[in-house]
Formats: sequence, structure tokens, C-alpha cells
Amino acid sequence: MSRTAPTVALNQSGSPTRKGVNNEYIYEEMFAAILEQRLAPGTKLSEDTLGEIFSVSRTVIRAVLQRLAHERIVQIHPNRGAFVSEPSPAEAQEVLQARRLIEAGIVREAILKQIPSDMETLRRSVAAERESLEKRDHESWVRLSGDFHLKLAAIAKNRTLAAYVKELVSRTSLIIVQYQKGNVSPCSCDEHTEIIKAIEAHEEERAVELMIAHLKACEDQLNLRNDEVKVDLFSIFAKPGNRAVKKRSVV
Amino acid sequence: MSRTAPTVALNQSGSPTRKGVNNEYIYEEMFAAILEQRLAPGTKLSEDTLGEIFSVSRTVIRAVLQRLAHERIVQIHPNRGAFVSEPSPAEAQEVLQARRLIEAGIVREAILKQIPSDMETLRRSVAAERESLEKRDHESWVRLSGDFHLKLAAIAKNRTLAAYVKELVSRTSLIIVQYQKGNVSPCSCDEHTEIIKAIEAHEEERAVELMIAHLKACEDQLNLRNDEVKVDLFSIFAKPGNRAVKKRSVV
DNA sequence: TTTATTAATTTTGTATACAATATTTTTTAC
DNA sequence: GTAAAAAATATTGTATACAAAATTAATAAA
Repeated sequence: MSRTAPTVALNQSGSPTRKGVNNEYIYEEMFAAILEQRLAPGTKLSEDTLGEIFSVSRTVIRAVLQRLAHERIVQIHPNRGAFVSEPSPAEAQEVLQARRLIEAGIVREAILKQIPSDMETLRRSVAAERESLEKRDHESWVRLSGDFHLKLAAIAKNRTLAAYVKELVSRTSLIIVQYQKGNVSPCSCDEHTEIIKAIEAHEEERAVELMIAHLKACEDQLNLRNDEVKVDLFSIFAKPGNRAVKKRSVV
Repeated sequence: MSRTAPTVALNQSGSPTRKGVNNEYIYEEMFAAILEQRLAPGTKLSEDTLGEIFSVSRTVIRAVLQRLAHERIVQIHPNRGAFVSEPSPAEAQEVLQARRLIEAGIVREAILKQIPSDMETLRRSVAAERESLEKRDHESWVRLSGDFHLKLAAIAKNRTLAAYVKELVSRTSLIIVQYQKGNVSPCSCDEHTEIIKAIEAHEEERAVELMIAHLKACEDQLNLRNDEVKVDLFSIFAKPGNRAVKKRSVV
């Protein structure tokens, strides 16, 4: 069968849509919305609502949510729906530990595989990061700060490891939203610059140490003691024989 | 609304099925079928056929295929369907490189986190592996050989890294099916045993070196030169002015 | 009023229907 | 008989309908 022009259909909003093109767009939109903190951790992601927003059926939304769930950005509770992930302190430590291991390997490989233009790409990334920091544009900074690590991973020419880094960087963003103590440390750009220099100079051990220290610093800026989390109000107020406090219900 | 017994529906095969329980079962079945080589790389996974086999609609099958695709066991070609992955030589090298990096880290962490019963678990795993090897049960051996790495990853108590190892071990199975040169090396069990001993003795550098050597040995047993792959028959038979050979068509 | 039970509503899980694309078969021209 | 074109068939992508479960609202009992 010969076709001169692709057949198109109209969805309910009237905009033309070819088969199978919405999916990726919707994924990118939701991914960005979560990472840029327009959707806070814990937010319910209703299939119907999202379907309305993007003018597609729940079928498409469900596929996107499942993909995000596999990347750990979204958590699906069976029969209850999808929610923006709320990583636990233990999970946060796991993610940072995984990053130290994998990104140390990325640094070593990047030193071997680098070509001059690669380092130029990294420097531009840091420049954009510094700019957003000066503009106090926190949302951009979070994204660009992660971007450096993604670009570095790309240089190592291992798509499998790069995919893991992408996932881990995304999860780190969610972790930072939940557990960052005070304000953002402005030193991150300088640390990135130091890493670039070490890679460029083929100083392998130094580059690796800088990367590990950088990620440790990130973890140190988090408040991972589960203080406000899981405060058991019952055990605080319940005194023996205190009839004013009702018995603990099954929750 | 109070329920004394869960409501059940009957699917077309007449077996009772509660909402949302099929999914995981079907995933496990398909995962096992691929890893045990009952489904060869390249096999088309038709949604309709699989739906018939498991007595569910394409909706459920599609979700499972998407999950397998995200784990790189299955490859989805848009509008053409899902196929059992056929990893390229480049992808094979990527996967083995990623394993060396991540499993080296797993070994270091396992040395720190291990409790005596862990090493017993690993020894039992190797014993099962040796048994399947003696019985010439190749399918069991492939599975059990990977199982050792999964159990080791579990000891390191990092679920994120363990999930990556699971994915990489699965992909390695597919790679072995495609690229293993001769017969299986019977030394794998011994290498696993040596790794256990080194971990138990807290000999960190030796344990790491053994693991890396083990995975390098695995890679060395593969024929990753793309010889029979992409043989261009046209360039072999086409001689200038040879009218007996038809012109190359677009393939 | 408060708590437990029941009903109503909402939302997810799955099957099915239809549309878009790919594949196969048939037809037609040479 | 071969090759190209067209029709027929099959398969995937998406919307929708209905079922199952969860959530919320309403009612009844204490």
C-alpha cells in the first residue's frame, strides 16, 4: 500500500495526532514537572486528571506512569494509584552510595575516552549552572546541576551506565527536595570545575576522589535522621490510665 | 461496605482471578522463559498470542512487555511489536563493563556487611550450580550461575544496586546465548568458590580482583567479532559487470 | 456527639472496540 | 514468469466500557 501523506486523526481537543507520538512527549512533561518540583513528593497522580490535561485516554497515561515507576520517580500502590515518590532516608543513602560507585567508574572511563570538545561541553554546562545560581533560579539550578553528571556519563560511552546515572540523578533531585537542610551550597559549581580539570589532566585518582567527595558533600547536606517522620503521637500522649486518650486504632 | 470474602470474577478459561494478580505471575513466566532460552533472541512476542496463552487481554500483556522492555530483556519496535532482545556486540561489552564496576563495589560492600549465614547461602548456591553442571542441565546452570551474583548482591544491602545487578545478569544470559563460542567453562563454580573464600577472609583487593577476572573470563569466552552478523552477501557475489547478480535492493 | 455500619461515589484494573500502521496476498502490467 | 501496485489481512496503538477495589458520604446505633 502506498501512502502519499500520513493518515491523521483528531483527538477531542481537535489537534492532529499521529499514532504513537504522544507517549514520549507526555513522559518528558511529567518527568520535568516532577524534577522541577512543580509536583511535590507524595502528590497523587490521578489517571483521569492527567488524561484530561494531555487530552489522551488513561491507557496512555498508565503507560507513562509505569515507565516513571520503573525509574523510581513515581511509586504505584496497587488499586490506590500513582504518587510522586517520597524516598526514605535509607533509600537516599542507597542512591548516594550507588552514585559514588558508578560515577567513580564513569570518571575513570571518561579520562580514557575523552576528546577535547567533551571538556568544552562540560565547561559550558557548569557555566549555565553558575548563571542559574547567580540568578537565584533554584528550579533551573537543580536541573542543570544534574545535567553536568549526565553529560559526564555520556562521555564514558557506556549507555547502560549512563541510563543508571540518569535514574540516580533524578532520584537525587527528589531526595534533595525532601531532605535538604538549609540553603543550597554555592560551591557545587566549583567542585564540578575541579573535576573537569582533573579529568582533563588525566589525574585519575584525584578526579575519582573529587567526585566521591562531591557526592559525599551532597549527602552531608541532607537531614536524614527520621525525626519528624514517624512521630508516634499515641506513645507521646498515652499515659497509663489516661482515659482522655483513645486507644490506638489499627493504622 | 463490609466484605466477608473477596469478590472474584471468572476469565474465559473459567479459573478464578482477583483484580491485579495476573500481572506479576505473567511477568515471572515470561522472564523465566526468556532466560531459560525457551524463547530465543529475536523471537516475536505477539500480544494476541500471549494473551491467549495466559487467558488475559492484550492490556495486561502490553504492561508486562513494557516492563520487560525497560529491563532490556525485550525490545519494542513501535508499530511492529515486541521481540526478545538480540544484544549487539557493543552492548555485550557495555554490560560486562558495567558488571565489573558494579559487582566490584558489591564485593567490597559485602565484605563489610556480611554475616556468617550469608556465606553459607552463597556456598549452597554454588553447590546447586555444581550439581546442575554435573547433570549437564544447561538451562538450570545458566539460571543458577546468575543466581550466585544475585545472592551476593543481596548481601551488600543496597536494593538499588541489587536491581541493577539483576538486570545486568539477565542481559548477560541473553548475551551468552548469542555469543558463547564453544562449550561452557566448567571452572565457573570454582571461581565463585574462590570469591566466597576471599570475602569471608576480608581480603578486599583479592576478592575484587577475583570478581573482575571472573567477569573478564566470561567476556573472553564470547565471540564478539561481528563475523556472521551482517554478512553482506551482495558485496561477496557482486563483481563489476556481473549481470547474473541482481542489483541490491533496499533492505 | 461519636462510632460503626451501610450506601454512594470515585478510581483503578481489565476487556473490548475501533483506528492507524505494518504485513501478506492478490491482482495487474510488462 | 517477474515486478510493481493494489487490495486484503493481521497487528499494534488508543479510547472506551465495564468490573473490582478503595474512598468518601450518609445513615443508624451507642
